[in-house]
Amino acid sequence: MPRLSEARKEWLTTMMKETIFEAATSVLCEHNVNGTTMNRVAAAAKLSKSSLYDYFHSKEELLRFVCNRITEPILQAVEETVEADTPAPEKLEAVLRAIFEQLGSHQRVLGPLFWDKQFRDVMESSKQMARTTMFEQVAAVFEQGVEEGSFCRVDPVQAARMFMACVSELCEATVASGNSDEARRQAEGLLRLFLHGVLADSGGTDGM
Amino acid sequence: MPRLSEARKEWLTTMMKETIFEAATSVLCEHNVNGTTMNRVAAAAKLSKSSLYDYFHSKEELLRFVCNRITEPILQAVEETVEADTPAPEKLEAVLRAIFEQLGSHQRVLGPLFWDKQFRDVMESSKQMARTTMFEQVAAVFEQGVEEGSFCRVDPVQAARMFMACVSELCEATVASGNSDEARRQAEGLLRLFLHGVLADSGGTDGM
Amino acid sequence: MPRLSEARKEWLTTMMKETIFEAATSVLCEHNVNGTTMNRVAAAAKLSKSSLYDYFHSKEELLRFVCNRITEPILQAVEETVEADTPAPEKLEAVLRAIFEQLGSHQRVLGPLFWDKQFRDVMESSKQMARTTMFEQVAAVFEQGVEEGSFCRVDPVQAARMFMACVSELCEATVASGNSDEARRQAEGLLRLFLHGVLADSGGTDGM
Amino acid sequence: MPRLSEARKEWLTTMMKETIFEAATSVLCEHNVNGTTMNRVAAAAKLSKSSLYDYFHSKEELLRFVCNRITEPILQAVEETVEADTPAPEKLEAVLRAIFEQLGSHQRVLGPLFWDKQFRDVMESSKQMARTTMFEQVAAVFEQGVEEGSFCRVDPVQAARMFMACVSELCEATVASGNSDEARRQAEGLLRLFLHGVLADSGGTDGM
DNA sequence: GATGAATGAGGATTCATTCAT
DNA sequence: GATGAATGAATCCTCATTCAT
Repeated sequence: MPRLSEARKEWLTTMMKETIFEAATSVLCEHNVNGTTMNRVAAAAKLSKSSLYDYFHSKEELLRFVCNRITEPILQAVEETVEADTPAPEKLEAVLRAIFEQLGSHQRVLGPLFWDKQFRDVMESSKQMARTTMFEQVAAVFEQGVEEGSFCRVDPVQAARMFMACVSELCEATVASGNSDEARRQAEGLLRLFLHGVLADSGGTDGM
Repeated sequence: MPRLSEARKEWLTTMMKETIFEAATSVLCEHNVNGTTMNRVAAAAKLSKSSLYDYFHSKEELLRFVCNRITEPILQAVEETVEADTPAPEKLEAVLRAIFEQLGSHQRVLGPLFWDKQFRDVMESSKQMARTTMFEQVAAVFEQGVEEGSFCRVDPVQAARMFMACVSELCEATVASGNSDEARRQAEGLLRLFLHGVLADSGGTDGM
Repeated sequence: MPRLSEARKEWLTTMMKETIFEAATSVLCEHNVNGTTMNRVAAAAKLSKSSLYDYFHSKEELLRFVCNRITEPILQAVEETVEADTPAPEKLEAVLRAIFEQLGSHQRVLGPLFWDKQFRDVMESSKQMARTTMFEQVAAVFEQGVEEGSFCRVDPVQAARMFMACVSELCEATVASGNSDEARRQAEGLLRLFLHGVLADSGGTDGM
Repeated sequence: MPRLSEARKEWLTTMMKETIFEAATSVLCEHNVNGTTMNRVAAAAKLSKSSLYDYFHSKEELLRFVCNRITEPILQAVEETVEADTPAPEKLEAVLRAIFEQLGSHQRVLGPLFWDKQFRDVMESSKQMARTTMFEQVAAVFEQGVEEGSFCRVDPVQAARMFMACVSELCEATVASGNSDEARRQAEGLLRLFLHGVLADSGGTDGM
């Protein structure tokens, strides 16, 4: 039964990578990108440094993996949402929901992941740069909104940039509180702010 | 003449610190927070590493100084603005203007300065955390807006957080373009977005 | 049938060692002695590293085996040649021919094998030092030459040492060119040089 | 007196480099090129690893320095010898003498220095490759000999290669014995061998 | 008062070797 | 009997920091 055995091997490798992923994210949260040393990750994964290198051939590879692992489901959910045939305001809400649903326990990592220049370079160099893709998706939503007339004539790129900045900030913040109800409430607040602004007479229902 | 001599010494020290500050910010821009080594700073300041330590007893102290040096004028300008007796929406605009005016050539540093966890820790640990103070100021503006009825009932803290996130993002972005007209335009866009939202019928004048 | 089974096992082991030998020499050629890692050898032999250790208990043992495997046939051929009942000059030529004939595709390994101190230590420590043996054989030829009067009174040990140094150098050189005709030509040159020297009036036929 | 001070600094640095050079060569002798770790060199120089890096920015730089330090005087002496207006046979002797005189206590290093593939790469990459230059010089001597008719028509390149191989071997050998009289005797033997060959009737005076 | 020299701790990475399955 | 997984020790190199001059 070599078949089974092989499958098992692969499964074990996958499991280990998962374990390492968890370890890495936890280290990432505590020590930021540059503080995330292979030593610390190995220790957190209860592995020797050398064993860590059996699963990831370099620090860069590990970081890339972590980035993709977190980013992929979010990106996919966002893409699906954006492709849907709905008006822009609804899309924006859906995108926000998709992001927070997929984020799960990884909010804490998203901050550095998106904003640490060094980490961004890693990503860019591997051309997988989730940040860019996500920006584009969100920018597309704003563009659609402007085109269909549901949004006023904002610069889609700038709007997307700020939207993502807020999302990132919100992630860190809600994670700090650890309260997911709070998180939902804040996401709603963000949406309302982006749709209606803060002015009293701007049509926004109060309550953010 | 010990008096004079002492004064002179203090003056020289201040000048040197200024020189080091310039060096540090330029290194900070080029190499990000973690790439900012004492070696590089010393070289940029045309000083020996040891002399650098005569002015700042540790890297942390140096970073703190840099942070304060950049932050203080901004904070002060913001505080003055906030203390003024004007309605919240105007205050928000004034705050934004104050920030960008004071930033000058330091935008590039502000990003990491505010968002790099490591750097933030440095700040927090010294309890001078400009970020916090600034947040508080901005949050106060939102609170006033809610109280005086010019803003709808947003959570001032959350709103402040997002406002600052956008400001930070905007800094990085405008610095990247290096175009200060563009910067002004984008600041206006940000303000409009925060006041009116993106919805077409929310009263916002188009054009962000 | 334990007998047969055992014989079979031995046979298989021998075959495997042969495979590993091929792998090792090819790695040795490409990466030099210190670049020859167990990992690379295992990969080249299409074996797991652990299995490699089933056949050779250590890297040293493996290197020793490789050394012997290459050296033995050469040594044997040289010994036969030396034992023959011919005058020394003819013997020297025969020795040279024997070496290059037996070398086959292993020239590239012979260089490091003989000259890399690390490798030599391995050999010496196992007291199998082919180098020594070969030297002795060649030295014996020079000794015979001196005794029978066909050679002038050279120091046989020194002459042998230089002869072998030249042989080794020649191996590397001819392998570099990859041209076996050239190799033969150069071997002849070497022989002529050792027999007649380079002086015009020393009786050497021109043309090396 | 900053002048003096600066000169003194430079002098000290030079002295330290010299010390490190001694340490490095001694390690090189004992452990071969790949066994020459920065750790060992630092220990041998009674320096911390980090201090070692203050003088040489990388292992490669250190090795290059060592190589040049040993090679330069030899090369220069050889070059001078070769440029002289003397017949080739005398030149060959002079070259040999120059090499051994300049070698001093560095014979032991010359072997790996010339023959270790890895080390050779270091040299080649820095285009200072003493080996090549020396070869060329020696080859030039053989060429001259052939042209002026004092040598028979040997291939100058091959002859030079073998000459150098013998020189290298001789270095290691004489160093092992530690006897410099012996060294001279052996150098003479080498010269005689190259000039007259080993054949009894080739005009060589006996006695190598 | 300024500085060159020195260093310990730690970073990424590799390698020979062992052991449970 | 073969192998994947694991590891300790070692390698090159960097950095914040100290100290004698």
